[in-house]
Amino acid sequence: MSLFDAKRPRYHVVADALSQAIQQGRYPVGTLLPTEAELCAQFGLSRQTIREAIRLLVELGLASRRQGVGTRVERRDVSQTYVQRLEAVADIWQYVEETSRKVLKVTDVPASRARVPLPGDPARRWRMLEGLRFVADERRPIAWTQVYVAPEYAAVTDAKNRDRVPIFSLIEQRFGVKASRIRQDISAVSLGADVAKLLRVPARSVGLSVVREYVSTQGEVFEMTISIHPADRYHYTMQLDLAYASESAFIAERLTLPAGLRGSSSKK
Amino acid sequence: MSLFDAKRPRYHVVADALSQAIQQGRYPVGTLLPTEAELCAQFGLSRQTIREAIRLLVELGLASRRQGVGTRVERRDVSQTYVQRLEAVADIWQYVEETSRKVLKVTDVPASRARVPLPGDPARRWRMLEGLRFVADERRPIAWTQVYVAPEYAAVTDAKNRDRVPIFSLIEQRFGVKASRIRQDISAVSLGADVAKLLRVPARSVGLSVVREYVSTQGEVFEMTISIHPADRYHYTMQLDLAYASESAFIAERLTLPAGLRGSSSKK
DNA sequence: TAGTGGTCTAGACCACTGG
DNA sequence: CAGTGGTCTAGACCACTAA
Repeated sequence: MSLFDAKRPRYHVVADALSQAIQQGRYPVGTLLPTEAELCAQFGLSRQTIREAIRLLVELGLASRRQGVGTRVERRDVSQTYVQRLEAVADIWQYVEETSRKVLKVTDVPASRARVPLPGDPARRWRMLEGLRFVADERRPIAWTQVYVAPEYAAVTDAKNRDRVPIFSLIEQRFGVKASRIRQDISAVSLGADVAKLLRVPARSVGLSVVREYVSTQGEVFEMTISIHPADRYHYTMQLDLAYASESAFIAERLTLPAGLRGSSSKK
Repeated sequence: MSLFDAKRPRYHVVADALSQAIQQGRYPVGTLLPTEAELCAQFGLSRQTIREAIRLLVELGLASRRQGVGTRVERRDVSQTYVQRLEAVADIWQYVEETSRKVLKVTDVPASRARVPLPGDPARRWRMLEGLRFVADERRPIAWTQVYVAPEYAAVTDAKNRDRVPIFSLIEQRFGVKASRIRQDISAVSLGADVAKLLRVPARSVGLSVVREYVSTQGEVFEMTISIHPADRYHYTMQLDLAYASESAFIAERLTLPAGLRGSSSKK
């Protein structure tokens, strides 16, 4: 006559009990769960079993552990999370590799004169590469792009294989600065005469603009890019998969921006 | 005089050794790693320690375990993955809750006459809701939308709170059918006269089109939506985070380094 | 059936945190 | 310093898979 029937692992039962207790407010967010020793006593189970249960809670993002302190309740509900996976190799690189780039211009421009909102001192001069992107066979470009590189890393734009490897990836190779976050802003635009001409479409026709911001682990924006595509030659597709439990470990950090909604309000 | 120095947990050392062996092709993808018992013998460690090491490999996506079979090598390299997280509650709901919807029309239309490419029999009649979306205060709508619901679930469109909760969420509540995948297609469009008028913008002005496809766990598309936004009132922003940013990162990083097993201590 | 990984126990010592 | 979680051992039995 025990809590545990034969079928389910005991640590599942324990994890269930704990998460329900959390859900019901018995262990409010920010407080500590009972210690492992206490839980062992309460449930009459060995420490490893209890630890396995807590591990599940941590994976679900409900709790976190700190040595010497305890197990902290992090949230009350398990939120369902959809994830888009972008494998650096498979997607970004593929894009670069399946297309060719023609660089039209390389200059240094002050942040204030850039086409995208570069952070920091407006007088700071960023290295700017302007170019076009083609897919094989097609004569008309699929994108007009500008890449802005922070001055410290401007040297990478001299690399020989600059056209075949993403710039942010060159920066990582050479300076060890890694993009830990990429922000993307997608909007529809009306093409100006200059860009339209390069893309070989009528002026004021419709285009899709994608602005990317590469943020280092230190929170510093070290590269920004803008791509403008003719509407009829480019769609942006993505797939969001319902996350499974083992990946929910990463839930801890919350998105700062609601990904669905953005009025024309500004970015920082 | 052992493989194990005092500093690192032994299961980290084991995981490191195994992942390097995989990287070097000693255990090709698709083959099985040595059994836990064999690894215990090889490293002279207890089974739990070995299991903890394998757990790391699994978390990194390098291996998978199957009871009764063994531990299979799944990939050779740790791929860096960027993920976008969309918390169903926090983001999609927020979008719905912060905006209000006005339904203009509810009809049943055959797939062939829909504005989006509905799968299956072209004669199948889907429930279609057409409407506008507003943000508080703003008089002009931020979106014109059409929602197509597969006939089996059309009943949910009668729900009272239909305007406050996403349709796909109602379907889950009522029929237990869950969206395991959401595909999105974003493109720039030129607004037709009809939509432009409803959005209160000039005809042929620029808009952003977002088509969403909700796929159930059975792979069936049960809902599709199209939203068209005035270009100046809507941007689509998203944030991609580098996965494995937490504990596993440290193992993942070591994988890229060449052979020498011990030596440098990496700490951030 | 033999062998795999999955679960579980009852110990032990260590590293870290806070008072 | 006492108490926490982190690591580790040497056993044990079970559920599953393939031959």
